[in-house]
Amino acid sequence: MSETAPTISADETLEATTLASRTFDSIKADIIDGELAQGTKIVESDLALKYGISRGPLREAIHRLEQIKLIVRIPHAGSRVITLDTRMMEDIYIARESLEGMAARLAARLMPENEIRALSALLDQHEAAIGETEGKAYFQREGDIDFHYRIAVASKNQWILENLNGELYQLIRMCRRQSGQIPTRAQTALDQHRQIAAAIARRDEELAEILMRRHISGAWEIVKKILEDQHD
Amino acid sequence: MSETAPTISADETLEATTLASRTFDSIKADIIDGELAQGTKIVESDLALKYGISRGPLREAIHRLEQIKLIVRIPHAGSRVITLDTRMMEDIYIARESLEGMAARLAARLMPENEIRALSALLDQHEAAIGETEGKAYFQREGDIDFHYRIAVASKNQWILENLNGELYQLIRMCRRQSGQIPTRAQTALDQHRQIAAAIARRDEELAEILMRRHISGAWEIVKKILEDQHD
DNA sequence: CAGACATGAATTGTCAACAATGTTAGCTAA
DNA sequence: TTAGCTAACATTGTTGACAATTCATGTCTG
Repeated sequence: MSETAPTISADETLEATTLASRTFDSIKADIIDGELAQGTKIVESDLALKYGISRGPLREAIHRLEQIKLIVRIPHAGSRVITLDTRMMEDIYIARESLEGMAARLAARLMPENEIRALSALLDQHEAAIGETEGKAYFQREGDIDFHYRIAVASKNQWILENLNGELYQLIRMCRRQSGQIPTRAQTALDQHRQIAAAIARRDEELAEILMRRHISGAWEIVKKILEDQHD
Repeated sequence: MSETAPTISADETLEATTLASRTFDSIKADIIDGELAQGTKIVESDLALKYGISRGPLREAIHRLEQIKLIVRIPHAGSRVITLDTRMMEDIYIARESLEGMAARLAARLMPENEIRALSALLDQHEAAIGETEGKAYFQREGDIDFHYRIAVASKNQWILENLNGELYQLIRMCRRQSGQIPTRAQTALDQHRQIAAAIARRDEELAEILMRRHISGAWEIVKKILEDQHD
């Protein structure tokens, strides 16, 4: 088992050295977990009390959340937790498709051989995990994240990496949460991951990009369908 | 002359209602114009004095600049103006290539006929401007921005639009500034713009994306060459 | 009864003082 | 002379009070 990858992180500064930073992480988690429901009005003094800090650092946390687009803010009027409608979710998935497609292309060009082997090993693990009981759904999701994370890293493009692991990653998590998750897709996703990994191993940039884009737009189609069913 | 497009803006809130917001705009401009040189150490109290405000709002402005990646900040240690090396610039251009390629694809799918005609008219203007004296270089740059801006808008993708006009746009401006600008590319760029517009008019998504990506990666190649010559 | 205006309460924006942290220069000792 | 420690300084992080703005309520007028 290759325990190289630190699961996710990159901005989940565990040992956050500043109050604002810690609070930012807390609120972010609360929003993504649905603790703070979408559309909730945010009152600075209330939240400051709740998190046991003063308004200064809390304000900084809110501003950062605004930049990550988890919160919308209107000057002098206050801020609310974002509300994800279908339209917004489509925008996010399309942006991710574009960026992660490019990441796959770059990975095919730049990923070192040993990392490619590690990627392949990771997929073997997933294969095994799927064989076992369905209860491993949680692990599978972690695995999916791991796969995409490694490719983003392999792109060696700082801007793309930061955006995928920062803003877009959080939003995608909210999208998934809202659609209640997809269990049946495990095998399909793994197959697609395999094909992408193969294209990268073959150094076929064009194919790696195309396959990644299909993979993500396919994921969106499913999420979209679930959402449509919910609303009928 | 179609005066529909407000040149740039989108986040250049002219009538910024808050001190922090205005200061944010000011500092941003100062950094891009080179008023605050790259790598400059930023001392909160000094800047607060310089801009005639207290540290509170200034701090907010700095945080926002950090999110836009115009400033790097180390907790408890202070912040500096970003320093763009070739590597970082390449990352930025590649990200832009990816996102704006996707925007062109979406524009080919979604742009209304009348906007397509307006786009064509805009290019006619540029044609005329190029015929005149070279002094119109400034206008040409504005025109280039206009063209790309309209396509980003036509993508109707909020996430892509915000990123292109926010973070990426500022950084690209700094890159261009650093390389001292390219005068000879005017006609080439216009030709490419024409081809892209034609692909969009034909609703050829695939081609629109490919041409836009070539257009941007071509721009990067030139900037890159200039930078390499500078350092030898 | 409807709509506009004024008033006050609630909330955000700004400020200046205080606490905590990082940095640097000078001193001591090996 | 230099490595390591110490203490003073500079700078950032945090706080609570104050000012400005918005929003809601209720009253008054047509």
